[in-house]
Amino acid sequence: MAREVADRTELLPLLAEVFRAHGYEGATLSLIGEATGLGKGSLYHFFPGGKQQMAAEVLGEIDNWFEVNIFAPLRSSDDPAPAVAAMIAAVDGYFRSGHRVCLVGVIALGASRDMFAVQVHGYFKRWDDALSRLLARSGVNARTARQRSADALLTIQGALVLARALDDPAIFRRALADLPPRLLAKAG
Amino acid sequence: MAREVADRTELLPLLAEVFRAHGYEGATLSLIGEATGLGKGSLYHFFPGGKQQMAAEVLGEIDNWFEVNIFAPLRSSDDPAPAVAAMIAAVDGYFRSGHRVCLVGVIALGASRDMFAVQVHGYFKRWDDALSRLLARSGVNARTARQRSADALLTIQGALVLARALDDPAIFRRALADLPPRLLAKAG
DNA sequence: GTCTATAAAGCGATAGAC
DNA sequence: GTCTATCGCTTTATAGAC
Repeated sequence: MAREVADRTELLPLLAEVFRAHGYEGATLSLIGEATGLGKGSLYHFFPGGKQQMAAEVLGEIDNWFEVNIFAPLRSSDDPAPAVAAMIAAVDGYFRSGHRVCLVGVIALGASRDMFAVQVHGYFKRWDDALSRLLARSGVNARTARQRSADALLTIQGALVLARALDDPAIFRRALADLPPRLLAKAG
Repeated sequence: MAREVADRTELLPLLAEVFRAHGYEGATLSLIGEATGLGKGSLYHFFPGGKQQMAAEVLGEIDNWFEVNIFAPLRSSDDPAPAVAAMIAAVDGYFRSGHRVCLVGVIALGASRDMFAVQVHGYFKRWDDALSRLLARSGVNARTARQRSADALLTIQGALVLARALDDPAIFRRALADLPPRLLAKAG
């Protein structure tokens, strides 16, 4: 019950973990209050829009992290091998090697998808664009580049699902390790 | 509000769609009542254990469908190419070519995972066992067979997530089409 | 900025008439 | 077997003291 945070900068990551663990529907204000050490009064002071605003800002921060740490580096690179390796390393770090789940994926599967459709769509679309264009710049034809990019994104999401379902994070690491050769293959 | 069903045989598929669309937490008895045309009294007559029993029986029926239509055929085949093709066709049909989501995956990602951990684990484990052993029987070494099987399962789950996130079911069909060559490749 | 108290609605579940 | 009414609790959200 002790006060854990001073401002929303420290608040959003705590909210993110609650949404990740319980989904949008399952993340109650009581759980959020426990995780932050804040009462409802304080929470509504920071987020007058309530739970929906909390989730929207959490998604915004996640989007921003990926933009800076993953999408932008992919866009500014012309050498696919190190760029893909850096992406994989960043993804592995972000998802704690399979111990952490993807909130965007969780929301995409749930009933709150419609509420956050724009953010969910944008997250995957910009990732897909950045990755497929990098591959295209390296000489892969556009259609193959698109296909390989979608394969990478869906592999990451599916590995998180399967790792959690079987309670075996190693599945995630193995899936990530498989990606670079598939993305960088000569034929295709 | 009209009565839609006569017994639980017709009831479970309706419940399944509600759980698929809203997740365990989001599937309220009101929604279930609307979908089935039944009042709470009738629902508790069929399922004295309430919502948890409803979800458990839905998972049981899903498990049974996959056991009969996918796992058993994989186990009883010694020719991997047609067996894999049949599995892909069955999966495509079951998930309505990407328009339908996987309830087991939805639950695996949510907070109700712990409640249904045994069913969730068993579903993926028996699929993985049946598929990897088929590949092993065809001459692929055990380790590679395991890896390819996990790749297939995670690709299906990830494709469902990405197809829903981008609102593009074609992603699912393309991902399925990619699987047979990857499962049946000679090298490895 | 944080709290408690509370409103209004919805939740899962139960009781009992028919 | 189905219904309505209702219980007890939790939910999101608000009001107002400090």
